[in-house]
Amino acid sequence: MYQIDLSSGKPIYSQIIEQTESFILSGVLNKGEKLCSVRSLSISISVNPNTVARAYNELCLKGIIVSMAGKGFFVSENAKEIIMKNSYELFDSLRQTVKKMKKTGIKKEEILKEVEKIYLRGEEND
Amino acid sequence: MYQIDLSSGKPIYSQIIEQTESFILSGVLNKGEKLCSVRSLSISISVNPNTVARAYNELCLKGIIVSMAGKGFFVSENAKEIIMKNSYELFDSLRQTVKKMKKTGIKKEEILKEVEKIYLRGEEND
DNA sequence: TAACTGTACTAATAAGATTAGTACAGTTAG
DNA sequence: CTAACTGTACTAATCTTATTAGTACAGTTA
Repeated sequence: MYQIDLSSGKPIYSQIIEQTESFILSGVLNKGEKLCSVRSLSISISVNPNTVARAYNELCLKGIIVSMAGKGFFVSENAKEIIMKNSYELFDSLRQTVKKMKKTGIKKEEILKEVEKIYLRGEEND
Repeated sequence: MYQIDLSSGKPIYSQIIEQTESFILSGVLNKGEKLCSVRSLSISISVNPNTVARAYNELCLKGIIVSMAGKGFFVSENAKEIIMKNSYELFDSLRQTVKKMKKTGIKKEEILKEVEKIYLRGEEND
């Protein structure tokens, strides 16, 4: 199922995230279905459990999967929608910009204020 | 003049950039005026010449200072405008990205969290 | 020519991100 | 209750990248 490419340059945990999302979008994994357990996946791709856990936790934070104590992780109800909304590029672009701003000495508060402002007002043209 | 704080966590070269820009904005350094030479500044703040050179080169690339062969670096004609514009462009890029994220339904809190994360890294005191 | 200017190049070091080792605590199911 | 599972906490090793230093060089000025 999962296919990790060590020589790709991409960190393993993010490969897991990407592939999981792709499985969900393509219907290999459907809402409510259980994911491989942290340990079983870690064994099957020869990696430390924490590496898988890191990937699952990020997916969990986004709301794409949910944790059921003692049973494992399951695809959430609106996983597909969340994945489509959370497009990687946007967050990446955000990070790049914010990093630059930090480097330039812009205070965190200035950025937070700007974000708040945008979310306050209704639709607007760019 | 220049005041480097080794324990600030911020790299020396970017402290030099920030302070130079601040000197220009506040009128301590005016258009056409000569900056400290790479070597003299490197000595006065006890740092390698290349560290100062790196800062000056970045400022040069932005067009904030200009190099005159054999004479040194000088504050450019429109240094102030460039400094202000640069920060304008960063904020603009931020706004564009955040607007898109809002449009795709990403929650404000997710963005704030992401910004916080970036500002957490390597910042004990500030 | 002597005293300056910035720069090239490599190596050392520091900082950060990623992964592993290992042990733990909770839940489930027989 | 126990055995077999689940995820997680914590620290350390590792790998990668960013930053700074050492040093020598080439050009310009006066």
